[in-house]
Amino acid sequence: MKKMASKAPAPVIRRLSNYHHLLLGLKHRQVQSISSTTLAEMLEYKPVQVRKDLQLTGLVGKPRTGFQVAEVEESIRRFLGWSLDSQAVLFGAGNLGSALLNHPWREEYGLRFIAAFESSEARANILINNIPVFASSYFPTFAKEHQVDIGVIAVPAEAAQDVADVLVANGIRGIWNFSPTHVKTPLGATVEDALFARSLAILTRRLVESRNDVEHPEP
Amino acid sequence: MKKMASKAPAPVIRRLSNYHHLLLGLKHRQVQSISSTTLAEMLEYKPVQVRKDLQLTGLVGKPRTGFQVAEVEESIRRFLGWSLDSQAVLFGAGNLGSALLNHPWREEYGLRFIAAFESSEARANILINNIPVFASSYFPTFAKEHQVDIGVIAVPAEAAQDVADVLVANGIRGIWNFSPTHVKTPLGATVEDALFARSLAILTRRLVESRNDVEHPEP
DNA sequence: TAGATTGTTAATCGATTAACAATC
DNA sequence: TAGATTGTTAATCGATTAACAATC
Repeated sequence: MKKMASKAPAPVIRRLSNYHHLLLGLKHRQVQSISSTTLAEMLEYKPVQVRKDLQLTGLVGKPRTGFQVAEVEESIRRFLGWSLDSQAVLFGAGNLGSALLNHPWREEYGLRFIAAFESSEARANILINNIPVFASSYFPTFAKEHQVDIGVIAVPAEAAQDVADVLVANGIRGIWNFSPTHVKTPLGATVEDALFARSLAILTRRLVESRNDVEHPEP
Repeated sequence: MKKMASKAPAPVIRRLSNYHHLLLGLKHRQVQSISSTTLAEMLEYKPVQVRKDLQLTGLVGKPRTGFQVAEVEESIRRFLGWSLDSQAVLFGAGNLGSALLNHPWREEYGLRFIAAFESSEARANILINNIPVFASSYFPTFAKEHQVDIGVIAVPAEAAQDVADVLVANGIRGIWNFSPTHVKTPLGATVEDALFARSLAILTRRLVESRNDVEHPEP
């Protein structure tokens, strides 16, 4: 059996995106170098962890001085696939969809929406933030004529799986799903669920826990 | 030293929110019971994991028949703090903020936006989805007169920390942060970062990895 | 040089999974 | 009863952290 190149652990990837945002700010403020200790402090991580994380992207620091800000920023950006521009299409131009189209993804993540697709005739054939919104039925044709790296799902739960199927059927290999439902895809496609509920669940559960700590403190 | 009630692991909480959404659908379709095997299949988890997860909320199943859908749904909802209605305020009524105000959080998560706050005069003193948008300066007064459980941050990165400070200063203990910056708070407040970048990072990294697998397969 | 910071190795901690007895 | 499914215990796996030698 063929051994696959090992996948980077998800927790590390998530932290890398945090370092990246921070480093981008430092870079703009012309900061030259930074130590793992300082980075850790800003994000409330442990210094060792920062070093281990950065190591994964192939970076080496210098004892005494730390890491070169510009170097680290670029290395993480490349590692996360944010240095090559990728093209995305959106399905579902409702409230959330419009907000996504209006967001400046390109600057920081190299992501560019080239089109949106809507099942409701009323919302099709307009421009949002200069991005054309087409009728969904036009997608197969569009997909043949353009390089589409990522399909973003922002339709209601009921329609999410259908959209995912259409994306896969048209050769799209990356799916960013904002609908509250888990979508299934055949092997080969990559799906990432950006579920608000997940993050809300952590917040509300922590609040329950902290309430319990106050009311029934353990001896 | 006082021993704190142990926190539920974040991965479990995240999965619980997935079960919950699924179970809500089953409940509406009048499904009576479900086995860990079936649940696992629908979400692409392992059956043992499902049982372990559900156990944490205090649930017991029946051999042969599995779990009662309504029971599980309710138990998870209580565990996640979604059964008690909680009141939220939003800071930043831009694109994302408006989308958040228009979302039906209440049905599924028991979360209700009671007001929004805006620093830009132009966007203040209007209603969005029937929720009043006030000038930010009014918040301290508002907070004294209303029960505010959660503060949601949807302002630009530069303003995020200031908003977090204002929330904490006015006694808000739960913060849901949609700005791309990590915000710091004193102990006692709970912050959850709903960073789009995190989820995008996982997607784009996986795409890089799958590309590498194809191009440089290991023997 | 002395001292701060790095990278590495080993130990610890926590989460997932395998194996299986208990139950309806 | 036989068989499907549960809960539990132990083993495995993976991620974090501690300790420390190497380096500028």
